[in-house]
Amino acid sequence: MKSASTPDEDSCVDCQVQLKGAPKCPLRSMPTRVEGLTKRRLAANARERRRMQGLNTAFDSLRKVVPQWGEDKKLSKYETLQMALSYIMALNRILSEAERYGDGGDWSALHQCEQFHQDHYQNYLELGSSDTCDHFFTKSFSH
DNA sequence: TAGGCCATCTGGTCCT
DNA sequence: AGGACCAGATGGCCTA
Repeated sequence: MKSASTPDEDSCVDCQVQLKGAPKCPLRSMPTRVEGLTKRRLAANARERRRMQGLNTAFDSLRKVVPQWGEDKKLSKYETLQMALSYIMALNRILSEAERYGDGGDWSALHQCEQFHQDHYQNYLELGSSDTCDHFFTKSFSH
């Protein structure tokens, strides 16, 4: 998102320096010690980039299992975490109540859980998203 | 144009 | 020593 080009496509293949328009890798003209430090820093940058990409992949996976009805709006990271927390708590509540009321096998609540409707999502949006999504779930699962 | 969200860089800290 | 993790800084993109 930061730039149109991905970090990898404009970087030196030898040392992972991001060239940003430079004709050749700047490490070639550095003293050995500085070059060593710079190389380590750049390697750390690359690792950090990979780590954050892994984190984002995990967020994408989480978004897929968390209720999200609006096709157009992607949940932010913060919203995703809030939604996941509330979702887990709501499911937990359903299981607790199922145990409390015996094993009659009435899974309608769970079925209902899987079938959130657009109007519920609309409620969620109207409530102001992340800070209030627990209220949203409380409201949605209150029966 | 301001504010939100994000990717990336960077230096510090902890762990192996 | 080097890798993983974290938080702060910075700057770009997008939307109201």
